[in-house]
Amino acid sequence: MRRLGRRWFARDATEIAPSLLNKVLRVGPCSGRIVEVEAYVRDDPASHSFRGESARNRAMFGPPGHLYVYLIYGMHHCANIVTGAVGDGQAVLLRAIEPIDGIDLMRARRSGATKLAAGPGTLCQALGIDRSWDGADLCAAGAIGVYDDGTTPPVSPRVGPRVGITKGTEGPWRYRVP
DNA sequence: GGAACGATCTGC
DNA sequence: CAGATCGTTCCC
Repeated sequence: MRRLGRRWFARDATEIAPSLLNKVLRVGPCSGRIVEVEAYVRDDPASHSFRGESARNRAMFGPPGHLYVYLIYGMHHCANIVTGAVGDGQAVLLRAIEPIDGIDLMRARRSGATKLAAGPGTLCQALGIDRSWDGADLCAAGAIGVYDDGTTPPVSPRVGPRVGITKGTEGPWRYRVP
């Protein structure tokens, strides 16, 4: 399996998002196929990068191929992959994966829930991702990375509006495997 | 210094 | 459908 390199992520989030579908996300012993993502672009009122760089979102403005992890609603973490160029503030939110490896560990982390990684918060819980993973490099040799196992992205992904936000819901931002 | 709210999930 | 729960942001 080929690990996706820095250059692969150095494109606009709108282009990266559908291409990420069916790729394999690996975090330590756990892995899963990416089945739902959401793009956050430049000058995007719904994006954390919209009001400029801050201590929290610094990773978003760094080089592509790194993680941006934040805490939401005081209890859930969400993981994004930074895309584009340094300073863009673009990212793709990882919304759901289909577990492949480390399923027992994921189930334990999810306290026996049946849906292991069907939303952005549960995905992070299953994979053990929290703020300490913020800024992690997906392109360096290490525990975390995105791989191409030869499965192509769906020809006709389901495209939908964003959920959970009030601004910028219109547009082809959210993609998932049919 | 304080108030409001959020890229969510779960259980009732 | 409401509660959980806290970091970040913005406005005094």
